[in-house]
Amino acid sequence: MATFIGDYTCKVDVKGRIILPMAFKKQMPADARDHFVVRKDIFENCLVLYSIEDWNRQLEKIRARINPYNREHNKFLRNFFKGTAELSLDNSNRMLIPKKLLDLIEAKRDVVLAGQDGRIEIWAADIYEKIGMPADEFANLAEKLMGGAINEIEE
Amino acid sequence: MATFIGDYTCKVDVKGRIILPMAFKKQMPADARDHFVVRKDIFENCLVLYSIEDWNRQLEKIRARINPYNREHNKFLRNFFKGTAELSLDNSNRMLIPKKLLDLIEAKRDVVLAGQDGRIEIWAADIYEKIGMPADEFANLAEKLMGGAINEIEE
DNA sequence: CCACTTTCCCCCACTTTACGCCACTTTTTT
DNA sequence: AAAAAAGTGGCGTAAAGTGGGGGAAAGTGG
Repeated sequence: MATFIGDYTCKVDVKGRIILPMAFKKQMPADARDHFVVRKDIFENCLVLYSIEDWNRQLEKIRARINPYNREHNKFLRNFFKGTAELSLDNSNRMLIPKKLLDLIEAKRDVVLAGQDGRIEIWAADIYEKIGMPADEFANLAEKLMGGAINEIEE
Repeated sequence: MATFIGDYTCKVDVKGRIILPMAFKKQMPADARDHFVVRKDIFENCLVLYSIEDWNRQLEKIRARINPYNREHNKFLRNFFKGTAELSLDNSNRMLIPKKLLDLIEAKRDVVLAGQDGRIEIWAADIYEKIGMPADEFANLAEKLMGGAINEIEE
């Protein structure tokens, strides 16, 4: 499984294509470097780009917990898939992002592709500059989620 | 099994035919690309298009839980099969949707074919634009169904 | 049951649109 | 300075859309 590290400012061209930074491509296994799924993030005003591997992993998790014959689960599934798109890199290493997804995150020209473990977030560049938490708030959250004695973590 | 990703606006022609977007066809195994079952969705005002593979899988699930000699089960079965139709793609990659199913979902000219895991939903385009949950409501539902600490998920 | 009529569906041809390919330029990295 | 990466833009074809014709299927009546 890929791990994406780093954030990169990129341009959206007039046809809605973005070049995938080579650094990200190099962080992927050789046989799975040009196939992605993109969708709107659940919590934030950005897109999430999944490698097809990670997408399939997310899908397995969802299939394990979601029953389409349950009304509420059905609704979750529909909203999860709404506005997804499957992407491939072209020979110039670009991917064509559906205009309606770019519009959803108010991206016009400059975007940031931000690695986040197994996925890449795509932000309008101006919005990305504003998103950080205050340092002390993040420190508290980090301790809450990851703090505790080392044995607790490895259990 | 196919996984359908992406949503596409398509036209219904005067004979009730819809072109299956090539992206969906490419998401299917080569030997099962032109055979579908369509029926009205259980919960929402849309149609569901099953690949024949996925239809058979749903049928197995149903056979495992539904006993036609039980009156209530019998009623479920009759309603589940009511208004189903088997479809094939023609040489122009179109499928003929029964007019009464198009009428059921108030589809006239513009429809959306929305991939959702193993199935494709067909919506009147104007209705599809209105179905999304507000972002925070969907975030809450996602957290409710898929959230929790990491150990809960992996259990 | 069969012949005839009507309807509808599949095939095919043509047009329009959009997307992938490719070449070239500029910028960044080595 | 050279190589690699990012950016730009035009062309050709795949895909989507449109529409008509002929024959298969459905319907009707004797």
